[in-house]
Amino acid sequence: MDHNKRLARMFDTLADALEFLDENPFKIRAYRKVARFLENFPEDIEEYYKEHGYEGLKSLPGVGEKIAGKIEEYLKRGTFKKYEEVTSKVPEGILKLLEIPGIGPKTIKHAYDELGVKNLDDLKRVIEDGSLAKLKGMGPKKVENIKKSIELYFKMQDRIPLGEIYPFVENLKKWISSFEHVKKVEVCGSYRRRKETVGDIDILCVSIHGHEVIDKFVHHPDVTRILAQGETKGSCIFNDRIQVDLRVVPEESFGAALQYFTGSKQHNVHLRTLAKQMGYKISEYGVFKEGKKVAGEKEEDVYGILGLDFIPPELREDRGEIEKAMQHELPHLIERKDIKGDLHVHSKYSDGTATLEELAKKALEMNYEYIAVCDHSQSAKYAGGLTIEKLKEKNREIEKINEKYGKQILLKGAEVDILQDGSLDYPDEVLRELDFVVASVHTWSKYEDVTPRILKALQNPYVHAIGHPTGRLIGKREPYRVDLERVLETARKERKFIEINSHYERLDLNDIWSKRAKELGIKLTIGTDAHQLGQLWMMDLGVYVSRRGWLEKDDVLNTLSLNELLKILKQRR
DNA sequence: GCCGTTTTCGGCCCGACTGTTTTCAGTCG
Repeated sequence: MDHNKRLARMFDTLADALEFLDENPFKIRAYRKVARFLENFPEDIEEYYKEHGYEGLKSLPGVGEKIAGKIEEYLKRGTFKKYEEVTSKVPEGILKLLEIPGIGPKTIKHAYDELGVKNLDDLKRVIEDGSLAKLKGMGPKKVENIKKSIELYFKMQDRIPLGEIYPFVENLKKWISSFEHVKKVEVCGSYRRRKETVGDIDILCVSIHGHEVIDKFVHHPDVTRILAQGETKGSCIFNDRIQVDLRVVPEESFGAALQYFTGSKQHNVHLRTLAKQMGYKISEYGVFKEGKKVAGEKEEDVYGILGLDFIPPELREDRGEIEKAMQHELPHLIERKDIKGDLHVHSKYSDGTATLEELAKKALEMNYEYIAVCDHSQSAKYAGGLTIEKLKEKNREIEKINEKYGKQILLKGAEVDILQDGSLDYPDEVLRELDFVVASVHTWSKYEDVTPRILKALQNPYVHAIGHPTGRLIGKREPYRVDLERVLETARKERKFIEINSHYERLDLNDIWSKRAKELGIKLTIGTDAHQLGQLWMMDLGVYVSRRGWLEKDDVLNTLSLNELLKILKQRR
């Protein structure tokens, strides 16, 4: 874990502990705010501190004298006094309990003071022996809910990758749209913002028969637990796995509700604060001035009335989008229809399942101008990597297919391994014959810093791009050790491209680093890393990452037509 | 603890649902 993440965790834990100790909630919020900021900060905080010092820290949003001091102290001695002081006052097990949604600090404090509950086992014990239910303000139902919250927490610990939940959500949306009394349906929340993982699903619909709609919703056959059921909101767990909330609103406030429930939370807090300064009040029912409703039916108007341009959902993370919308300087985000082809697809030659012929056909079906078939190289034994002979055979087949279709629909490519010493898995004279070369690290040891390997690969004249630059698998595998800032710096100098691998488990680069790459003037490629025809749709996910990374059409290589692409690929050698 | 074309002090987003409280506290998003 890097410094930014570790510090963010520490501030979060500090906030949890202070909540338990019943401290000033605004102070707690200040710590949470800086934790969120650190998570999203693309620079290494240590590097930043070395360059800009204490004053630099203080200039960061949400960082004042005290927090700057704490960060400085952490960088010098690996921890800070306030953190040690406060967390030592709270039993270890309590901090764990605070992480469970559905049980808040007040309840835990109560159980701690009255029953001596210090950890999960204690809590389970007082639930079973009935002593928790006897406390003031508690009752059988509350205790039952706490019990279920604990069970659920361990079942649903992980957020679900967006690409994994996509089909389920789209089907659910269709089902709700089919209800008799439902007019509009839109999925909100992190799903609409296309975050790489979703924790739960928020759906919004228009109806004047809230009770019936919610009742039907919570009785979906896949619902395994109902958390709440009212006139305007229903909340349930599907398949013991994912929480889905459905909210019913009247048509005249649909836009305001859509804005509100899309989030993110930080974006909305920022927006509401701004509105308040201008004399407006925003709620999920509309925008109000002096008690009179002035907007609400259309989402655009919520922004418009404050003088802001419409902010696409993918940008709503409070990373400067509100300021840009105010200055009418939002980027014109890339769209799915701008994509002219896929630059990272595997075929049957290595570990994919599709034949070249099938890929060519599918490309035409998808209105692509090209697909770069990038199979693994010879060292990648586990993935059926191609020997030089086999690669040449494959290249000949591609030529034949292209001839048959009368256009260069398939590009000769390779995903060439970056070996232990940073050399490549094919000699230059082989790479030279290829239209598109993406170089990737596939094997590394836990403690190895792979940065030198990647920097060396970037210096090879025949490499076009670096594939899945961090090697992470969402929720499954941490990234390898790599200094991305140096990788990007070198890529810029060598005029190379960096891949946004849009396989649903990878999304690598992620949104934050894609934005950073753009700032450095680097073009990105989007490749699905599809191993089957049925995975080529994941291009959608790559476009979502790009949009979240503020990318415009010109920032992405595969928005170019075939001729433009081939020209630039040759130039960059 | 942060922050300021209203403010260096006094604010800090707003509302729904649940359960046990007969008027509201806790939790969530």
